[in-house]
Amino acid sequence: MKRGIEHNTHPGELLREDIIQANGLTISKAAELLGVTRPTLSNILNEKTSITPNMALRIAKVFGGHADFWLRMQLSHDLRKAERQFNENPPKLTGFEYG
Amino acid sequence: MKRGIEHNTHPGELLREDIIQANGLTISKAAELLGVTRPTLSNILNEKTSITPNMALRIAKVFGGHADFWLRMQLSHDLRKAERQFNENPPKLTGFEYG
DNA sequence: GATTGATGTAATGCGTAACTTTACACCATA
DNA sequence: TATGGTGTAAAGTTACGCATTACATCAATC
Repeated sequence: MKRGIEHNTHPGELLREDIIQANGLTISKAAELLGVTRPTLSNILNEKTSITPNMALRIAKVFGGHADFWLRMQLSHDLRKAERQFNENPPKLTGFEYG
Repeated sequence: MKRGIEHNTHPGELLREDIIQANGLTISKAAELLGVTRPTLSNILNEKTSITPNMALRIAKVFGGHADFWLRMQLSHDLRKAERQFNENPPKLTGFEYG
């Protein structure tokens, strides 16, 4: 059962398609507008790095929308990644007994 | 106008009151259950450090609930912090013109 | 009053990650 | 062939989470 935002598309992909491409911008131009370098934006678009709070604010400032949206989307990916690592190398946790 | 989760209490405070205190645990004991050191948990409870995805998974595993919850709460704080820094030292961003 | 347990916190070291700068390679197109 | 857009790699900076160790405080108990 899915709750909340459950895209399987990563934030970078959405940023590329729905913002940059949809507005007829090049990545170079978008990076300039966002005030970051081209490699920095490129890495985000190709999911090499994450959308940070600062970057989310830049996106919202330049293109509109809520910084929240991008951060929640990134969060979803971060959590999934952490879950994989958690399961690959599970810490020995003694479950707490309630009551 | 507030949207979504808008606690003014930070995640550490909630963790302390609703999980640790509510279950009659000491911080030392809770840290042991979570598999982290006491300073690490103490720093989170006193908002010196953040709840990471890994930590959120530990909390959910040991005490139940959704890791999501803690991460969204932390996200809210991270965003607020970034907004303050953004306003203190605003990057010169040329707003993009739509249409 | 002294001891013990719980807590906050500071210092150090380690690992990781984002970002800039610079540079290189590939590709399409003019 | 030259140009512009793109991906990406290396090196340096900065920041942060975490463990380890250590120290100080405070309350409760002996």
